[in-house]
Parts: sequence; structure tokens; C-alpha cells
Amino acid sequence: MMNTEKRKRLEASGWVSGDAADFLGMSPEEARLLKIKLNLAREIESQRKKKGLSQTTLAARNDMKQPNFARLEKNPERVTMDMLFKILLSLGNSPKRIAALF
Amino acid sequence: MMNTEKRKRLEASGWVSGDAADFLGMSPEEARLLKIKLNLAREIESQRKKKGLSQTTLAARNDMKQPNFARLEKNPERVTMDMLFKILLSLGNSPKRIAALF
DNA sequence: ACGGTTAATATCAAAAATGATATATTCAGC
DNA sequence: GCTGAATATATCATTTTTGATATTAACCGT
Repeated sequence: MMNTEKRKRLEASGWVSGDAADFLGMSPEEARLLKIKLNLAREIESQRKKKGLSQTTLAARNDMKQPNFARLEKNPERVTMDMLFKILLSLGNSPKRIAALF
Repeated sequence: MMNTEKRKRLEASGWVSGDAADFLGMSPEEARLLKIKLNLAREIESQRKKKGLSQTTLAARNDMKQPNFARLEKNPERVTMDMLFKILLSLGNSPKRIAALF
């Protein structure tokens, strides 16, 4: 899991690797927030696939380009919660439903 | 409600005023997100005051400066959800409790 | 009214996120 | 193995947010 390239990118953006110590350098709150973002991203990908939509079409619907949508799904640590939230809403999720992913 | 100064600031940052049409120019999702942010900000201020803490001390606890904390409380439309979320967590709110504010 | 604390506003520089484009990789179906 | 579609990666310009500082205004309590 986690090839060298990806780790390099993560570390470049401030990560410290090593399993349980993955969140070293972040406050507990930041670590918690990150996990939530990962959840939201996973959910976006899952729902998109369930609907049989491509990144390209879903991106277009939200005035985005495919590569940026890919980043949102694959590297949510570099995306604001605002963005993830907005996409989930546009996928038809109620705030409550989104909240359930916390 | 909504004095001229504040409206000027909001409009400068892209708002269109007019009561029910306040959210003109934003997607429904963006409007929804904004309302949520306002909720979170109100809750932060409320909890802070309930605990009798100053912006200065609460800011310090989160490695922030007072003026930036004031911005967070008073102008959440220009603050990411990440930031609001982080503060609420640090105030001891569980993700669930935060979610209830949606 | 004064002095001290707290909150708000204004303004920049620095950092981070976003948008955009080009390109590469992966994957299905044939 | 080709071809085309879908995803992923790389990079950079632009925009937005954040951090910092200075300053002002509001609010006590005395």
C-alpha cells in the first residue's frame, strides 16, 4: 500500500509517514478533520460509481475539470471540506446524510 | 438588520443583497453551505461566551491571533469550513454534535 | 471620565486552494 | 495488442484564505 510516489507527495505537503504515527505533526483536531475528509471523498467516489457517472461528467456538472475532480477523490487532504461538502450536496445528499459520514 | 458597512463588505466579496435573493449568484449548494457556516460561527461565539473565554485566549489555544478569530466569528463567509470545524472540535464538540448544527 | 480589557476593522504578505492545461496511465472491449 | 474512454499525475497561474500587525471602537468597573 502507498507507493513511494504518493508518499513523496504526501510528505512534501507535510505528512509524516508510519502507520499509527501518520498524523504526527497535526493537532488531534486536524487529524480528525483529515479522517473525515477521507470519508467524504470515499463516499463521493462510491456514489459516483454507483450512479455510473464519469469524473468528467460529474466535474462538468459542478463547473470543474476532470483532473481537479480526480484530485478531490484521490487527494482530499489537499481539498477543503467546503469543496467536498458542495459536491456531496450536489449529489443529492442532505446535510444530515453527510453528517452521518463524520 | 445588516448595516451599510457590512453590506458593503459582503458585496465587495461577491454578495448580491436583497433579502430572499441574498444568495443570488451562488449555486443552491453554495448557498446552503454558507448558511451552515453562519450556524457554526454563531455556535462558536455562543459556546465561547458560555465558557467565559475571550477571543484572545481561545485564539491562542488554537495558534491563532485575536483578529483572525474575530473574523471567524463575524465573517464566516470568508472562512473555510475546515477552520470552523477545527475550532468546534477544539471546543470539545463531537463530530456528531457539530453535525447537528447542519 | 479614565484605564484596562475585549472585540472589531483594515491591510498586507505568505501560504494554500483552486482552475486550467498537458500528458500519462489504466482499463474494457474488441 | 489496438483503440478509445476514463482516471491519474504533473505543473503552473490565479484566486482565496490565512497569519500577522496596527489601529480603532466598544465595554466594563471604578
